[in-house]
Amino acid sequence: MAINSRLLETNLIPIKIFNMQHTFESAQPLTFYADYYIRENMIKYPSNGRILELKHSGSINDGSISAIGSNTIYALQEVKKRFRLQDRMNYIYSKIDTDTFMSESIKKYFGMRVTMNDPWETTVVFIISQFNNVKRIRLITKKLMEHFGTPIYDEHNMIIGHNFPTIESIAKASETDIMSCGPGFRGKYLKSAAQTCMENLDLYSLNGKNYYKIKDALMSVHGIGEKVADCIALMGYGKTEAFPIDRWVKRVMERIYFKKEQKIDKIADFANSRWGKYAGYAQQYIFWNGRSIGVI
DNA sequence: ACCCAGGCGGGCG
DNA sequence: CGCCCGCATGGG
Repeated sequence: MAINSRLLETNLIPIKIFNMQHTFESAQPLTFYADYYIRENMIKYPSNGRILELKHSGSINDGSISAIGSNTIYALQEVKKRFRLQDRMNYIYSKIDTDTFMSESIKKYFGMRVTMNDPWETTVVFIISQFNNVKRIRLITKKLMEHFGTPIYDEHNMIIGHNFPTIESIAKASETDIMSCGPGFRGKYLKSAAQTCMENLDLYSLNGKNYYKIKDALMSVHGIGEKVADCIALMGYGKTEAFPIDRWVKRVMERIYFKKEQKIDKIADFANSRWGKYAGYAQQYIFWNGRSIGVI
């Protein structure tokens, strides 16, 4: 309590082992709709009806996040949840640092966190992500927000951004309007997923369920398969045992651990037994490092 | 011009 | 089951 009130007064949230740039850039939901200012080491994004501006200062090992000009109490809980402040990074690193490739990946992207995001927002961005590239996922997501998200105003009544589109707004949108945002063949998945989430599946009732229940429920949605379901389980529900296998992860795993082509199921089993509850963290480092080095 | 991108559903054997 | 194919779109 004493600590909390001090934090509120100073508007500083301590965070150890955190690299904002790697966390932002590594193709997680924030990559697709936030803006990052490298010079200020500041991230800016809409959250729950307001624009949040968060600045990271200090060092990667021992720094702090401050919320600029916004509701401090709200920012405190948002940061705590979004960047998973409950994670003991040294402990997690000790669990996933199993070999030279993992050591190299952790060293290179030290402080990259797995983020915790809204389930619906996570669902949308990862439906868009399929057979797509990071730049275009971002382009499409931003267009959807401008088109379907309600505007956010500053104190002078100027529009300073848009909220993420609600489930309802996508469910009742016309196909033409959705397609004008450039999703291509994923447009039909977006709309039907939104309709399913209105009628048959309450995404928010899945909070607190176990990994398998969440994954099964997600995969019942047309347009969500294994990989996207795992991404949502990991980044939308915080299930760190989820191990999404996309083409990059598959290539790295085959190259580094199997030395030959391998089925997805075998790779998933291997990851589960090797990294267990923190396979999702391992995956994020494998994915991002593998992608950066072009899988050797 | 050609290739690729954080996959998926559908159809076939 | 497992396998293979098409899929919209934009950037390198």
